[in-house]
Amino acid sequence: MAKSPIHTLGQEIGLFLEQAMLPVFQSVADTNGFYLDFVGKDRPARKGKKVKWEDIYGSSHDLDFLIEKNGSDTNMGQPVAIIEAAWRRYTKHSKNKAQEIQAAVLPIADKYSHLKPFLGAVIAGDFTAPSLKQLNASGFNIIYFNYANVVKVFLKFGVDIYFDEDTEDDDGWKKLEAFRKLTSSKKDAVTTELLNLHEKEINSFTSKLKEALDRQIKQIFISPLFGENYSFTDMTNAKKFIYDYNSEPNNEELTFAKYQIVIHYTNGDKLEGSFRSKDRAISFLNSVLH
DNA sequence: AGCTGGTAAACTTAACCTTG
DNA sequence: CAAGGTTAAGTTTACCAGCT
Repeated sequence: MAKSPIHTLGQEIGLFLEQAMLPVFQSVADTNGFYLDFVGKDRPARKGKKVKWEDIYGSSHDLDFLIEKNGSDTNMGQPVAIIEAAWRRYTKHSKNKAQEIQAAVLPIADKYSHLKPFLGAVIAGDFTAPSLKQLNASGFNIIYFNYANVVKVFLKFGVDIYFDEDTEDDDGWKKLEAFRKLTSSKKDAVTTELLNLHEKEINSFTSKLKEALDRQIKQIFISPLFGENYSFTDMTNAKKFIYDYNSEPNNEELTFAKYQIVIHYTNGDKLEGSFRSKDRAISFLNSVLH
């Protein structure tokens, strides 16, 4: 495939939006006493420019924004918020991207489930409702800059970035050139305008982020469970056991099974775990941020 | 310092599937 | 059956690690 100006333009718009969001997340991290890491940042604590984290299956993924507790330029902290940014020009690619984000972020969140990290996605371009819903339903908070608004704001500052599948390369090169010629002060103006246009969305996103960063433990439930384990090889007998089981308290001597622990946070987050030994239960409680 | 191979992200293209 | 959404496969770019 020959070099496509439209392809490049899409990438650069994506990059621009990422940079537009940076100060927003930086100020939330700063005011709440957390450390923000992002792609491109020079940080001695890790190698290179990428924010690379390993997931629960041992695969690694590059992330866009990551907020850490106890992190610094020289020390890696604990991941408490993961935020991805993505641009897609056409709805037909949006489902795909939503799934990519899930596939990268959720397994990392699983690895750090004891921290219950905040999940966010800054989505821009054309996304279908099912794509957004899918992200939402799997725990992501979303900011969505739709294509029309992005085009509108750039146009207001003299650059027409509109393109589609019929845009000729000649035309595309001109658009790319015009986009690249934007002075940094004009870029700042575009950013401000775009953020204003989506002010409500951004405010509700950042306030949820703040709540998550500031959350306190509200209650810790511990249920020690007693009883035997029963095993079955077929469904019929398994169901029969439940029908026939006497759930009334009885005098039968019961052996200890496990601790069931549920932690409720002030922002509605919930953390659960079950542990067979005292040590495991205690180390779980130690690993939880409080 | 430059080469090479590997991994991942961003994006395009095209075929396939659903729906009105 | 046309339009639009979903899925699969392929290209380009960037970065990194190991080697020379």
